[in-house]
Amino acid sequence: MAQDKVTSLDVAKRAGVSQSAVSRVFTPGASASPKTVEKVKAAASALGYRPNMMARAMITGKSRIIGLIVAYLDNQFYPLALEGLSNALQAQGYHLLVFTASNAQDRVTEIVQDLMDYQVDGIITASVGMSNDLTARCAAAGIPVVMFNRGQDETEISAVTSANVAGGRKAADFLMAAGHRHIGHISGWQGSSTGRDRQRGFLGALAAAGHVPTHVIDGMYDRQIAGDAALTMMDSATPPDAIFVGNDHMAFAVMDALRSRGIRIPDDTAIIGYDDVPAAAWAAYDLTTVRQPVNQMVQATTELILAQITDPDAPARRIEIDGPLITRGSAPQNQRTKT
Amino acid sequence: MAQDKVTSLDVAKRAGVSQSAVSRVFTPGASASPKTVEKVKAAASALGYRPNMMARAMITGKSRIIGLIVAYLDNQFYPLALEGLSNALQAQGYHLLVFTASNAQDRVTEIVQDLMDYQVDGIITASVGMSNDLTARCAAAGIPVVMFNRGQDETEISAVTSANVAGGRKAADFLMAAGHRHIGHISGWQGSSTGRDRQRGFLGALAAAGHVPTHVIDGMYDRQIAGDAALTMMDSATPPDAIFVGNDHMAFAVMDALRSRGIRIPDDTAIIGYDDVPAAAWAAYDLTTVRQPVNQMVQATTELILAQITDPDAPARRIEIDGPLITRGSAPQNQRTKT
DNA sequence: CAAGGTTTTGCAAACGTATGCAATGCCGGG
DNA sequence: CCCGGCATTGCATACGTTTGCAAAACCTTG
Repeated sequence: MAQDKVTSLDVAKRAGVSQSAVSRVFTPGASASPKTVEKVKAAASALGYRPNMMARAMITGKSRIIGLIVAYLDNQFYPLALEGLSNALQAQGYHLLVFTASNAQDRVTEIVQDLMDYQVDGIITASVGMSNDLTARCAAAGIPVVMFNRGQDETEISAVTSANVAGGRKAADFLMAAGHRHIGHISGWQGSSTGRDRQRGFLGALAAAGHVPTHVIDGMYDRQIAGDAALTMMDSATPPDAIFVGNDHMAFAVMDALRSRGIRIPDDTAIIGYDDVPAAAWAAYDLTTVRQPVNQMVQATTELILAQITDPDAPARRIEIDGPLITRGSAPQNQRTKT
Repeated sequence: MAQDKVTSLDVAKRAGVSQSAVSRVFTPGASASPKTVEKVKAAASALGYRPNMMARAMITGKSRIIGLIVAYLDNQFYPLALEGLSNALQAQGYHLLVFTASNAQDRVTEIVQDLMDYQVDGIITASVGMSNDLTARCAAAGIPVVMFNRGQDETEISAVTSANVAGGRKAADFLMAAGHRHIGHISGWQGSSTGRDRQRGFLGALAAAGHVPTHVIDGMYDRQIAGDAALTMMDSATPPDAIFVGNDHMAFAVMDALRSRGIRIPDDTAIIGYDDVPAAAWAAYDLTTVRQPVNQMVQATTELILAQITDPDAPARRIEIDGPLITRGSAPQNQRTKT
C-alpha cells in the first residue's frame, strides 16, 4: 500500500549516487568504495530496498533456482531428502522449485519444460528417471542435471546413490551368517537402478555362497504388492525364514502382512529392509536395514550440482556412498537356525 | 550448445511478423488473427521457442510462483500436504518455491524476505506462525498469505484448518461413550493453534460431561517428549485407561512406549490420535484417529490464495473443514469398561 | 609535485518480454 | 461505392537490473 516497489534508482537518488553504484554495492564481486557502500546501505535499509531477483535473473541468465522433481513423498526417505537438499542449497543462496511427478514419464517431460521456462540453474531428480532425449535437451540448454538415488547406465549424467550392490550383498551375508537357509527377496522396482542393483548384490552374494533364494518377487515399491508377495511366499511349499525387502517402506507392509497371519518376526521369519528411514527405528517395527546415508548423499548432490553450475563443462560424475547395515530386532545377529 | 536462447524476436523474424505479435500469441488475453497465430506457432515450435518466465515476470510483476514455508517434514502429514498443494497449483499454472523452517521465528522472517526478493505472488505457510510485523510487511507488498493448518487469532490473515475444536470434542465423546473413565491427554504444542484448539475441544467435552482428565501434558509435537509423557502417566497413581494424543506422529511414539512396558492397547489403555496419516492405517498401529481431510484443506487453500492473487482486496478468510473420527483397533467403539 | 597505476564512478546499452497508442486492414450496412 | 466500426498489427517504451567502457578520482612512488 505504501510505496509499492522501491527500485535501485530510488536508493541511488536518496544516497546521491548513480544507479550503477547501488547495483555494485549489492553485487558480491563488484568494486565500491567504503564510503558509497555505507551511503547506499543506509539509504537502502531506510527505504526497505531489496534487489529484484527477477530482473537480476533476466540479465544474468542465472536465477539461483534449482528445480527438484520428486516422485513419491509417501516413502519417508524423500521428504527427508527434500528437507536436506532445501537446507543445503539455501545455505548457498539457491532455492528449490519443487515438482511432484507421481505419475509417468511424459509428465516429467512436461515438468522439465516448465523448469526451463523458469531459467532454472539446475535440475535435481529424486528417484525419477530422465529419458535420453530429455537429458540431451537439458544439456543443449546448458542446464546441469543430477539424479538423486537413481542411476542411469546408458547416458552421461551425474548421479548420486548409495552403494546399492554392496548393500544388497551386506543383507545377504548377514542373513546367511545368521543361519538362514530359506531366503526370499521382495525386490525394489526392477525398472529402477536402485531396485536392480540391490537385487543384483543380494542374489550375487547368495549365489557366491552356493545358495538359491526361495522366491524373488518384484515389489514395485508398493505396499500392497509387497504385502501380497510376502503372503504368497509364506503360502508356498517352501516358506522363507528370512526376507530381504527392497526398501523400508515395503518392509513395513511385509511385517504387517506376516503378523496378520500370526507369523512371528524374527522367530519365524526375519526381515531386512533398505533405507533406514526414521520409522525403521520405531519399536513397532524395529527393522534391521541397510542405511542410506541421506545426509552424505544430499551433500554430494549439492556439491555436484553447484560445481556443474559454476563450471559448465565440469564432467558428469557418479557418486556412490556406502552405508552400514543397522542391526535391530526384525533380524538379529545370532538368529538360531530354524529346525 | 546449439542456439542458446531463442527469443520472441527470432520467432517474429521467422514468422514474418513483429515481436509484439509473437508476444500476443503467447498471452492468453490478447488479440491475434488465426492466420498469425498459426504462423507464429509454427515458427515457435520449429525453433523450440518458449516464453521466458523471468522476463515476463519482471514486466507483469507476476511470477506465478508461490512460496511455501513448511516446518517439519518428519510428520507424514506435511509431505502429503506439500504434494497436494504442488499438484493443485501446478494445475493452475503456479509453482512452489519451497522453504523449510525447522527452526525458529527469526528464520521465518529471513525466508519471507527471500520470498519477496523472488516476487512471489503469494505465500503459504504450513504449520508455521507469522509474526504480526511480518504479515504487515506482506500486506504492504501486496503479497497474499494463507496459513495452512494453523490459525492466528490476533491478526487478519487467511487460514485453513480442520475443525480442531470439534475434533477434540469428538475424541472425548468417543472415549466417554466407550466407557473410559480415566482419560489422559498428551496435547499438541500449546504454542500452536491446532494444539490449543484440539485440547480446548477435548477438555471442554470432558468437562461438559462432568469428567476431569487424569493428566494433561504438552507433547510439543515431539516423539520423545510424547513417549516420556505417556510413561509418566502410567507410572502415576491414576494411570489412564485411554489417552488422546494431539497428533498421529506422537501417538505412534506413545504406542511404542506403552508396549515397551507390556501395556496392551487397547485392552489396558486405548489411544486416539489426530490427522489420520497413512501410517495410522498400518496394522502395527491401527490407530483410531480424527481425520484431517488433507485434500479438502489443500483445495480450500489453493482456492483461497488464488482468489486473493487475482483480486488483491478479497477479504481474508478462515476456513475450517470438519473431519470424521476413524475408528480402528487402538480404541474400539465398544470398549468394555475397565474394572 | 608530477607521473603512472589502480580503484571508483557514471553513462548507456543491454536482457526478453508486455502493452498503450496509433495506424492499418477488414467487414457489413446504407 | 463509401463510411463507420472493430479487430489486428507494428512501433516504441517500459520493467529493474547488470556490465563494458571511458572518465574521474584516488593512491603510490620517484
